[in-house]
Amino acid sequence: MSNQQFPQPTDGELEVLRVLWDNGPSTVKQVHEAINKTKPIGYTTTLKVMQVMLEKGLLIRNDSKYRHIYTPAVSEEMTQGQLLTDFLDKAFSGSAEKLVMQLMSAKKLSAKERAKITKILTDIERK
Amino acid sequence: MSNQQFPQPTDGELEVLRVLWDNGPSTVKQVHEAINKTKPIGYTTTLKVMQVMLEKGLLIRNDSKYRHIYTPAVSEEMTQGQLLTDFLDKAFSGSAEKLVMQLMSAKKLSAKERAKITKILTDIERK
DNA sequence: TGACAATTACGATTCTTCTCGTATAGTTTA
DNA sequence: TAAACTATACGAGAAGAATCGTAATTGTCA
Repeated sequence: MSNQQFPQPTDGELEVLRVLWDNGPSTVKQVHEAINKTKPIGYTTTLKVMQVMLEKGLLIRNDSKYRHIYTPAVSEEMTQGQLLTDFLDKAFSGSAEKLVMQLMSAKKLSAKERAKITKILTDIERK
Repeated sequence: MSNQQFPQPTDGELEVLRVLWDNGPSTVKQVHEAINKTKPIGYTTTLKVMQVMLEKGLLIRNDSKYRHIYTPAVSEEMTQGQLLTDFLDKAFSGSAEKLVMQLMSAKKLSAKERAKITKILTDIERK
């Protein structure tokens, strides 16, 4: 529940984390196959990214010598929170209001999603 | 109100755009001074970034040979929308709900900001 | 156990961004 | 107008990310 003395993941690293968060601890092969469904990428590319992530401390792996099982060392929520704070600052000068406005506008959100989010917020207010 | 055949700005480029959006068309010197208030950076660094942005089509400048005046070629809203869509996808697998939850949680938002945003949303719903 | 397959380690390349130094060109003024 | 100043152009290095090829290691099974 608490961590984050970790470097922020790059886009490529985030894709790996996504797979591990969604599917649970996995081998390189499994991660690679998952990512490969979306975009063509070499096996050793995925492997390399994961090895670098291991060095950075973003991933943990078991101590076998073959078919390592990798696990995220960072939680999805913490990571997203970190990324969001950073993004909010960079892209919206820290104005959450503007961000939400932008999010609700255009076709980015369906009426259904919009309603759902509004409900979440009013619920929070009523807490 | 419409554009965006443009590449997404990098972090450094976004800082330049921020200044131009906030202060209006400016010279390199003016942009540099604005950015320099926040972080130390060489003059020619700012110049170079702006020259690259010109090539990319992110900026426009007048045709004088000296003291060029630069203007953003992209609107703040369009750019933010683009960045947000991209970020939402990368960091939250496209789930706006999760993003909003994350935004409201923790200390990222004050009660005041939260209330303000909630109001915006309920207003939209009532439209 | 020896060949073949699967997996990992490693190094190299390319790309992009950020950074700046230096040279050139335009402007101002003494 | 020549010196001093201001601004631009250009090239290049450093750092990090993404990509992959190849060699080495480990496992499998006939």
